[in-house]
Amino acid sequence: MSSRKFFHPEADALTLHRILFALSDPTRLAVVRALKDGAERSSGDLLAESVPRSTMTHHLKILREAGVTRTRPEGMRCLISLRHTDLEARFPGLLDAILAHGRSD
Amino acid sequence: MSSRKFFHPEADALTLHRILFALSDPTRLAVVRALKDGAERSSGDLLAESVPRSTMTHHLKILREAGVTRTRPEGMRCLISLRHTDLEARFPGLLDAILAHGRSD
DNA sequence: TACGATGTACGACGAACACCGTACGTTACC
DNA sequence: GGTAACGTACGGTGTTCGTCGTACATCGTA
Repeated sequence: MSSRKFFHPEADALTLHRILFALSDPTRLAVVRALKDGAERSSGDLLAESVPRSTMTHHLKILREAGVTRTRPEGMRCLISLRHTDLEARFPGLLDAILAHGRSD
Repeated sequence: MSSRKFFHPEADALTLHRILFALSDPTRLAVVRALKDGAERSSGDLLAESVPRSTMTHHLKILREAGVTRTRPEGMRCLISLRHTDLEARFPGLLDAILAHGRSD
């Protein structure tokens, strides 16, 4: 799996409506919140909720292909992080505004 | 039509993922941009793009039920405006961050 | 009342999505 | 090499969405 190449859109190619769609799901929003601090987390770490692995993979793919997250193979697992810099450059303040609050999925 | 009662969610009931979903479509994003200045516009005014009436009604319903816009009957037409105050109170900076840029749908 | 204008409601269609189980490919460790 | 852990890829099902045409309801005006 780790040798697999993940598709990541270029920073210039990010579109607003795709990003907003990626963030329009409670599960994916929870993932982004868990990555808010800038740390990298594995898919397993993000599985806190009662979500099957394959479902989580699906959500992570949508986040990745929208340009919200970056997936990096590291040994046996995949480390996922927010593309905070790219997002900030393209849509300043957007991510912070979305993650500023606590609840209200 | 004007005597019809439109459902508008309470300001407290707005959920982030529903708002983001409402904004995750290029047509709806264009509508919100057209309302950015705070003015009220009719559904017909928003029909600038080559979109059938019924399709526009559908999009306006999604925006309204997500709490992004408010629809007010006014004589023969419906006036639509952004719920800027409610949105700002619940998710500060969100709308501005989304509308800050120009392009990139 | 009859008419045109505005916008909604309803139904239909294809496409995309959410969800999950299962099978497969990698990696680490024995 | 064999095995277990981790995560993806694939296939299937049911649901929702985006789109549009058509029919209907409301308002203003003649």
